[in-house]
Amino acid sequence: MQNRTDTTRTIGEHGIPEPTLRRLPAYCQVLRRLAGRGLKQVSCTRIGRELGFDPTQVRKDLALAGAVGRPKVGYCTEELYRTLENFLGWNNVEEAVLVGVGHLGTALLGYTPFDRYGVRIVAAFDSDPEKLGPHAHGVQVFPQTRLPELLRRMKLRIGILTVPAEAAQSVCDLMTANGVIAIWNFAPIALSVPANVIVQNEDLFATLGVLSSKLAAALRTGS
Amino acid sequence: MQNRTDTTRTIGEHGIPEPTLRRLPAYCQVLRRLAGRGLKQVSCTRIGRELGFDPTQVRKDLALAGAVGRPKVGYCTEELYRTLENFLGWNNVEEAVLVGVGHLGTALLGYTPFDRYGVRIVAAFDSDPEKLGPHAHGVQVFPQTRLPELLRRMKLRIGILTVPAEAAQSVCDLMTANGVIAIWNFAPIALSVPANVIVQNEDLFATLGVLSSKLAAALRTGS
DNA sequence: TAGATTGTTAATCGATTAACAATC
DNA sequence: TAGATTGTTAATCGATTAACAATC
Repeated sequence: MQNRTDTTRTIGEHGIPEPTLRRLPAYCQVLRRLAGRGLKQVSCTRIGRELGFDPTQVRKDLALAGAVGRPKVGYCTEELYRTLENFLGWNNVEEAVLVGVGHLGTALLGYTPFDRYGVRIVAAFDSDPEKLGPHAHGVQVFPQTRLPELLRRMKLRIGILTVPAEAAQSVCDLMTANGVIAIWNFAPIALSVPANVIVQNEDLFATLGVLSSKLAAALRTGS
Repeated sequence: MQNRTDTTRTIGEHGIPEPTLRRLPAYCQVLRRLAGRGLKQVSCTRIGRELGFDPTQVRKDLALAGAVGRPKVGYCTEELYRTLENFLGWNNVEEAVLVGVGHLGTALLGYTPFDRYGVRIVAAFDSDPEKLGPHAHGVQVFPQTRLPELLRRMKLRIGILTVPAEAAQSVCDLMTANGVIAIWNFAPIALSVPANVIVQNEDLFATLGVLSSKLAAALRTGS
């Protein structure tokens, strides 16, 4: 576990360390790029160089995801890509709802290439009547009261939470009570969920925090 | 170091572990929320409960950021918030450029509350003539050829890189050659930069990777 | 064959967690 | 005073890195 709560020890526990899981998407992107350039075979050294990772780490990560290579030759680029994509579940797109059409929610709704990453947002919800109606890319924003009904009817299993921290737990409860089993949570708060529900917290400003604290430190000492 | 390259060992090395730096923004958000509710004093236990962190970890993180509390009493909420904000450099807003107005760049441009996090995007650049002109929130999109000139004139020190991986290194070089000393890189590629430049790589889909791989695993075994 | 690479086990490193004295 | 909390040192845990045999 990287940080935040993980009430989710039971399910999804294939024993693979979370840092590894977090690196897999980067490998996918590199592989897609290299495959596009016509590279048939690829080594861990090469992948590592592209991303600045240690080659041994790359090899271990790939092994954990079930990839098999051949000594001296490396991995078949295409096959490796498909193995990872399949492992991530990105080969078939899951439909998702987004709740909370504020700044962040709007940004996410505007970001179309999600379906490359296994997710398609098919409906959005907000408690503010001003926000209702058709939104970017044809996604409709519904009143939040209709959330349970639509979740059930469309059998949606992924929920994206972009509401303020105060509202997060209650919306989360509504989601899990109506069939959602995976929540991508952007609220800076620990959600409590039933044991079989997967919660991933997104620390949107974590990286920005590192960048700006380093910059602040550099400015203090340096110039 | 969490992952990716870090050619930046020299500067910004105040010895504070990166995981700690990544958690500071979450503390800020919680503190703002609690202060808003009128809470004058706050303990590590309380902060930890909100975020699902271990109290000892919270205490250690706060100490590293220079916060001082009082036994039995805890920390003064307001003071603690200001200490962290100051440590992160979020009390004075740095102006920044964004290069690459694609899906992601657009989403970031549309996200106004950045100035709360120490950054204000004041200009954007793209190599595609179609993208030029006024953009969301009054930010102008300039042709990429004007990047060096504007960087120098406005003395900008933060660059946000949202171009495709292939273009990332050359744009990065252009930035560092014209005064940028901190780069927030969204391209899945290792940038090489002069020793005094800070690079932070954002793995936008890392969390989504964890979520979907866990979901895929759950669906395989479960239902 | 020689060199490069995989796969895997062992060693190192660092972060998290536990323990506990000091304090209000 | 008793209980809660900070601050800090020690123990644990886990991830990264190094080493090396096996392989093509």
